[in-house]
Amino acid sequence: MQQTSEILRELKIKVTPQRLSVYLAFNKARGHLSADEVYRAAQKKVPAISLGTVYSILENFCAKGLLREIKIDFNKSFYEMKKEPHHHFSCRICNKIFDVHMPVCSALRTNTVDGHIIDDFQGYFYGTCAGCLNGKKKK
Amino acid sequence: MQQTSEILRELKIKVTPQRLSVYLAFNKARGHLSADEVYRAAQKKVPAISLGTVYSILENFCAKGLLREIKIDFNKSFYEMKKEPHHHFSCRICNKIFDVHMPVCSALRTNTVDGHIIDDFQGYFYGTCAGCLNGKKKK
DNA sequence: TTTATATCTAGGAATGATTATTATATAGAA
DNA sequence: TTCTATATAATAATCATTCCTAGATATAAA
Ligand SMILES: [Mn+2]
Ligand SMILES: [Mn+2]
Ligand SMILES: [Zn+2]
Ligand SMILES: [Zn+2]
Repeated sequence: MQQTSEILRELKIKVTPQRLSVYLAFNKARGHLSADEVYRAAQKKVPAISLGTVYSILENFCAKGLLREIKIDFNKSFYEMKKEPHHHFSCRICNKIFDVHMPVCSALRTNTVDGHIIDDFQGYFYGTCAGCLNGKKKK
Repeated sequence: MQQTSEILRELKIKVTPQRLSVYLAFNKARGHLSADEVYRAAQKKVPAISLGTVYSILENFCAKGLLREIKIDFNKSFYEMKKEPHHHFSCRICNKIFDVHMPVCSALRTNTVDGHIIDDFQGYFYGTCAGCLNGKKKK
């Protein structure tokens, strides 16, 4: 898509088919994707794309502020389109990740604490998700 | 130490020299230790201890509520003696981890959100620590 | 349009923290 | 002291992520 190229160019990101396919994967999924999930989605547009390239693109997009890395899962990273700051919830049963609809309290938006300068904050909740509470099967 | 054995027994943790050495490593260091740091500290008391055993003990201590796992660093876990809930700060320059002396706001202590049941919360800040701001050398 | 070049990519190897396996040792109960 | 469930040591396996490099290509300049 032409407009997607524009978005990347505005961020000084060199436009390549691989990068477009990664961007579109997030645009379509709208959730939290692992590197492997991005890889599989991108392959539909660019079959020859390599996983190493996906990692490289994810790193680049995060550096440019397009994506945000989430380390709530103890085994691997997830990525999402950067939007308003919000916390995340990880279900110990089904391992799904949810956005938490709770205002991020102002104290967390401070940019300094104990003399340290803060440039990012991540809030992670762990427990049992609503779906699993209702007896739904493990994914 | 006899009293350390008592603490473990009360938690139904079988007392072994390896477990005592791991417990004492945290008792002495009082900070946030990686598995490898625990391993090296424990070796001073039990030279033949294996890294696998350290991981096994860390998992056991966490399950019994003695330790808490911290995944603020993107590469490896850290562990600390469980105490009052608090946030953590990770310096992008020196990679040190600091406790954050800021009250954990009450909204974060809720035990349910969006229909999910919460049993744990982790708050991670990232940025530049006070020491690095003052021009101290990278560790 | 052609050219130049800085950057990107594919493929494969390497890394490193963590987990799994299994034979042996042992803490704690009887 | 004997018994047995559990812990340990040593080692191999896992697996997400990073590193490496030769060749490809997007973009800016000519
Ligand atoms: Mn999110
Ligand atoms: Mn702490
Ligand atoms: Zn769930
Ligand atoms: Zn620092």
